[in-house]
Amino acid sequence: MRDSVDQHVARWSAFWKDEPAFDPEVEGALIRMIHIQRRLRRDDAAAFVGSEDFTLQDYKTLHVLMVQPWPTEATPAQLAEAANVTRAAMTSRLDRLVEAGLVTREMDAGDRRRMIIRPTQRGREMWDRYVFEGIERDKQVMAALTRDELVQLNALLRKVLLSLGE
Amino acid sequence: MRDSVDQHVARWSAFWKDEPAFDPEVEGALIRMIHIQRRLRRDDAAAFVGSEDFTLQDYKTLHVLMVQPWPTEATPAQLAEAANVTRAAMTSRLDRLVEAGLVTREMDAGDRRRMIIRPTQRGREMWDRYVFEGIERDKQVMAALTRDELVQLNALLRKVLLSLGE
DNA sequence: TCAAAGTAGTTCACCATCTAACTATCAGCA
DNA sequence: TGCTGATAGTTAGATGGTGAACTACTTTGA
Repeated sequence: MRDSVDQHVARWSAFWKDEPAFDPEVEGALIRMIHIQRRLRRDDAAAFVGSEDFTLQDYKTLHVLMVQPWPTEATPAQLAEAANVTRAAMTSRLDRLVEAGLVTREMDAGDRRRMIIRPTQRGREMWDRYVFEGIERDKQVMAALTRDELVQLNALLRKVLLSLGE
Repeated sequence: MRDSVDQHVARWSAFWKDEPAFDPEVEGALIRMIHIQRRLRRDDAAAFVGSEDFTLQDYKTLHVLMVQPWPTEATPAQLAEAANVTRAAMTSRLDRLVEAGLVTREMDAGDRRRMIIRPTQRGREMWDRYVFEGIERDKQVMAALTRDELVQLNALLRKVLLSLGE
C-alpha cells in the first residue's frame, strides 16, 4: 500500500535518476516523520481553541516544568532548554503563568542570579486536566501499529538518535 | 543501548505506573521523532547563517515551488499548502522572492483572481546550489541505519500515515 | 441575466519568537 | 581583597507567523 509520500518521492527519484546522492528511503522516512508530527501539532492546537486564558503555549510550558526530574522545580534556563525556545521567550511565557497564578517565581537564596520556578496547586490541577487528553491523542496517532511494531520502531529511532550523539 | 528518551520515558512511566493510558512505546517513538527533526532543523539553519540575502525561508519557499508536480509552476495557495503556512504568510514570502528576481508572479489569464508563480533561471540555479547539501544533511542524519532498516522504518511510518488518512 | 455565494490573493493588527544588548551576581585568581 | 571573566535572567527591537477583514473576480442557480 502506497501513501502520498511514496508518490512525492517517486517523482523526485525520477527527476534525479542519475544523482546518486538522493535516497528515496531517507527522504521518505524524514518526510513521513514530518507529516506525523504535523498531524499531532494540529490535533494539539485543536484541543486548545477557544481556551482563551489557557493556551497551548501555556500548557507546554507548564508541562516541561511538571516533567522535570525532581521535585518539579526548575530554572527558566532549564525550562527554555526543555521547551526548545530561547531564555528570552521563556521569560515572557513565565510572565503569563505567574500572572495566571499557575507557577511561582522565587529567587534562589544560594545564587541570587537564579530564579526557581515551581507549579502552584492550581498549576498542577490545570496540567492534570489536560495531560491525559494529550496522551490519548498521542496514542490515537500511533494506533495503527501493533505492540511489536511499536517496539521495532523505537529500536530504529533509538539507533538513529544514539548515532547523533543526542 | 539506551538513549536519553528512554530515561525520560522511564521516569514518566514510574510516575504513572497505575495509569494505563500512558504508553512508553508511543511516547518514546513520538519524542524520538521530535528530536530527530529538531536536529535536522538545526543543521538546516546552520547552513544558512551568514547568507544574508538568501535565507532558509527563501530556500524553503523556492523548494516547494521546484518540487511541484508539473511544470514547476503553482499558485500562492498551493505553495502555502505545501509549505504549511497560511496564504497571508506566503504572500510576503513571495514578495521577497520576486524582489530578489528568483520567481515571477503573473496573473492567470483564464482566471484573473489567480496568480501563477514560476521560478526564474536565477531561481533554478539558486535552488540547485543548495538542494544537494540538504539531501546530504538528510543522509547524514539517517546514516546509522542500514538499507534494510531504512526500508523497515519506512514500512512502519507508512502504516501510521495511511491510518491517519493523510 | 443577474444577484448571491464562493474563491484567490492581499492587507492589517496582533502575537510569539529571535538576536543582541544590558543588569546583576558569582567564581577564580593574583 | 578586588579585578576579570563567566553566568542567569530580563529587556528592546526586528522578524515572520496568524486570523480576520477586504478587494476583485468567478460560479451558481432562480
